[in-house]
Amino acid sequence: MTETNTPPPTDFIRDIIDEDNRTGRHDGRVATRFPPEPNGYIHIGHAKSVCLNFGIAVQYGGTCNLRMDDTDPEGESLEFVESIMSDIRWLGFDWEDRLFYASDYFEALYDFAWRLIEDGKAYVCNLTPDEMREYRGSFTEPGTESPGRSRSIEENLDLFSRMRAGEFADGAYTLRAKIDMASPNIVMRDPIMYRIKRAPHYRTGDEWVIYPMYDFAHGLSDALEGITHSICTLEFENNRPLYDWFVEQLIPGDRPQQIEFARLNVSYTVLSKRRLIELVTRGFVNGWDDPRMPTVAGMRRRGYTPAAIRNFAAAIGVAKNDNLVDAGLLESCVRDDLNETAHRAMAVLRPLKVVLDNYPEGRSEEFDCANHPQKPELGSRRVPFSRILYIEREDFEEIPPKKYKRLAPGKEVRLRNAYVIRFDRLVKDEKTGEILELHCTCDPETRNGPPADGRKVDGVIHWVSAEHAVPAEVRLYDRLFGIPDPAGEDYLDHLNPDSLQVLKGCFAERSLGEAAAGSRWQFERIGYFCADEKDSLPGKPVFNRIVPLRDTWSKIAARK
RNA sequence: UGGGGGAUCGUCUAGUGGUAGGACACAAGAUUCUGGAUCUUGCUACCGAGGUUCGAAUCCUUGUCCCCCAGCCA
Repeated sequence: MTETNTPPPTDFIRDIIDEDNRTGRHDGRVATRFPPEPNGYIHIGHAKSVCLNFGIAVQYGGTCNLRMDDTDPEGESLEFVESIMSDIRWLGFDWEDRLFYASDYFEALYDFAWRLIEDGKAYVCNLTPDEMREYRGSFTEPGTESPGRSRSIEENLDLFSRMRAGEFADGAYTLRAKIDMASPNIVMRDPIMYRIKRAPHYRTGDEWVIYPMYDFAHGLSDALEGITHSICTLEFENNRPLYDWFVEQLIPGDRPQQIEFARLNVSYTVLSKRRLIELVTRGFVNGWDDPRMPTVAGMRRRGYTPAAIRNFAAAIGVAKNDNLVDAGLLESCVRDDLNETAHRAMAVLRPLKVVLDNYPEGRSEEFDCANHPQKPELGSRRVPFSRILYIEREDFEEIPPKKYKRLAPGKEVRLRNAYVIRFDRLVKDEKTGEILELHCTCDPETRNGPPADGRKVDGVIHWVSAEHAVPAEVRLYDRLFGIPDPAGEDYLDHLNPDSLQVLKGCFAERSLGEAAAGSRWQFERIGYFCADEKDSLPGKPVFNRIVPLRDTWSKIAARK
């Protein structure tokens, strides 16, 4: 976990826990849980919840369970279970031996339901889905009681056991809690506890044809695990009375309490499971781990660090306000972490050939370059230099704008870690006018310092030696959507067509040739890059742009 | 429309009757062999209207706006 000295976070949930501990509400215990449904990959919003639940457990010396909330077999799978586990571990959290599944409680839940029927608090209902909707009433009108409500306990028990035995067709019956069809809270209008659904479950197979609903299963699962603080998102606030109702009917003594906080929204992306699934299945991105995805797997492949995501979670806080967090804050956390840890290197994304006319042909030399200018302890590597180099195309302008500090006619510039060079002439393609190469003169006296005559050279550009450079593919990622809040049903219309730009003809300095898959670098003056986990090969590196460096110049240039 | 929540700098978030603070963003300067990093400085907020009080973001009244709920999803 993070080793920062920042004070422990405080928020309204921790306030509640402090107060509970003060009054001894749960005997001073703190037990949380993270309860994903394994029907998709977890994303940055889940990561916020993971940090909250596991973070609280660590902070209070309590426990946090991982529980797969797998009560609806449709869409659930082992693939998702495994991805969720690996993502949480990667984030830096540990559930130790406390991995649970709601599906492990199916038998216990069935018994709970049985008891409720025996107590006359649940009944088998034969309404069709359409009828059920009609009987439910509306916001302003109370519901109507189901005919099944007056069934005898014996008949309910018989019907329920036959539901389990598979005697009825899917949807023919439901088990409902007998609460209040006139409740102003629609959740309390005799909610469904069980439905018949012949779908194979990825864990229980065809053992069950009835499956418990979330509202029935969740609070009781919490109680079974001895959870004290059941933290969930705001849309479950209406469900809290029902959560409490089930638990109060069936659980004596100390009961878990549900606390709701606002789910995370991040600008220029979507975080609803439905939309994420659509992006993947309809091929708008290349899978759940596409580096543009806000999934943990996507961010990991992009090159984001666990620490950056944890710091982000701490920075956004926990509250009940609707929010749309600036994607720039996440990027800032990523830069902040990478600035400390990433080794520097040079790579040219859009090469422009430079010939140093006064540098002897066939000669080469090596420079010792710091891996981190502020951290000598991170060491250095040897970077070869020779007569023919590549520089970034945008680091030369024939007609430079005001304040331009790079190479231009009549100008000198420092080659990073190497010599000062002066522009002499250029060669253009006669037909297209495209600049083919630059010819420059290198000042051999400037290898280890500024020009002796006091000339000021304030521009510094990066370069690679053509002879020694490693060809590389670089994938530039940008925000997935073109508008800050793509929340509407037309969100696909706002996909950013330039969210991925693949650059094939890039050149990286020699040391980058063997970049380990997943390794992160700062390409000086450009940004942070990560050797792609899947596609990067020794000698044939593929880099993902994690996040660009802050670019003050582009802002200045854009103003004019 | 019934019920449940929420409104504080551009964004996120502190504050719980006593100087409205932090982070991101933004702006200016210093420094720099990364137009990066670092440092310094600045910037902007209590949804409206009444009231209580010596004093209100905080308490009261009232209004406005936003979000969630009518899946056999979670």
